[in-house]
Amino acid sequence: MSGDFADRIRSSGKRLTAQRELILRAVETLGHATPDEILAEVRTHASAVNASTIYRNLEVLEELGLVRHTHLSDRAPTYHSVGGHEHFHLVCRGCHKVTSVDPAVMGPVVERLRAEQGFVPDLGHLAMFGHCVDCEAGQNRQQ
Amino acid sequence: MSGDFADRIRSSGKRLTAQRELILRAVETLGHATPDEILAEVRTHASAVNASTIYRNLEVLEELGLVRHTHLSDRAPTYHSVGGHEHFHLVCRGCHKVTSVDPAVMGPVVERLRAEQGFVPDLGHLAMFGHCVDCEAGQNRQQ
DNA sequence: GTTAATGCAAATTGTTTGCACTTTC
DNA sequence: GAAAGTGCAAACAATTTGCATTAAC
Repeated sequence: MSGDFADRIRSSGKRLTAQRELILRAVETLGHATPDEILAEVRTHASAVNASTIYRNLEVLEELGLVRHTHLSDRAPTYHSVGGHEHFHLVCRGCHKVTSVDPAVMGPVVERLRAEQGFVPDLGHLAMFGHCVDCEAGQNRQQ
Repeated sequence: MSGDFADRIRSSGKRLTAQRELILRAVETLGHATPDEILAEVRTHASAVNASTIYRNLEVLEELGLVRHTHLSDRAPTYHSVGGHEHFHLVCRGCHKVTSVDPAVMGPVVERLRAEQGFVPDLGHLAMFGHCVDCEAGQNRQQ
C-alpha cells in the first residue's frame, strides 16, 4: 500500500520519514487543504510536528508529483493528492463551493492556445473563479 | 478627462483624493503591477504616501470597477486598469512571460461550464499557468 | 461641521531561513 | 557515520487594523 510511496521517495534520493508519510496521508484525507489545515490534521496523529516541516515536505511531495497545489482563495494555497485523475477547479465567489472538472472540457481551448499562442497550460493548477447558478441569481453575491 | 473618474467616485459616496487619483494613474501607467510597485510609482509623483493607503484604495477602485486584480505569481497579486477590453492571462513558468488573451477564446468552454456545471466564470480574473513554446522545449524549464 | 480618508505604528498571516540536533540509509 | 530531515526561533513578506489627525464635501 505505501510501498509505492516508499519506492517513489527513495528512488529520488530522498528519505522516508514518519512526518513525510503523515503529511501525504493528511493531504489525501483532507482533499483540498492549506498548509495550516494539513498541520492540524497531522497533529491529530502525531503531536510535535513543525510548520516548517509541512512547508518543506509539501514542496518535496510536489516535486515528486505526489501532490499538487492550486489557489482557491486569495489566501493560502491548497494542496491535494494526485490520485490518478487530473482536474481543474471552479470556485464560486458567493458560496465558496469548489467543483472539480475534467480537463477534457478545456480541450478546444487547449488546442487554440497551443496553435495561436504557442502555449501549453497546466490545467492541474488552474482555478476559475466565478459564480454558480444559485449565487449568480444574486442572493449570495459577495465579491 | 478625469471627469469620468471624479463622477464615478463621487456618485458612490466616496471622495476624490489626490492619493486615489495617483494610485489609479499608477495602475494605468504600469500595466500589471503589485501593490508594492504601485507604491513606488506613486512615490515618484508624490512623496509621502502610505502602503495602507495603497491597499485601501485598490480595494475601493476594484469595487468601483476601475481596476481588477489577478494572480500572476505565487506572490503578490497584480492590478491592472479596466481599460475597456477584458482579457485573461497566460503565464509561462519558464520565462515568466505574461500574455493577454481575448476571452472569446474561452467561448466554447464558458458555454459548457454554464450548461453542465451551472457556473459562470469571471475571465478577467483568470490566469493560466503553463509553458510557452520556447520553454516547453525544455531549456528554460523551472517549475 | 460631519464623515471619509490618510498616516503611522503595531498586529496578523503565511512562509522562509539558519543552525544545532536527530534520523535514515 | 555521512547526508538528509527536523524542530525551533528568528526573519521576512504581504497585508490588515486601531486610532488620532487631516481633508473632502
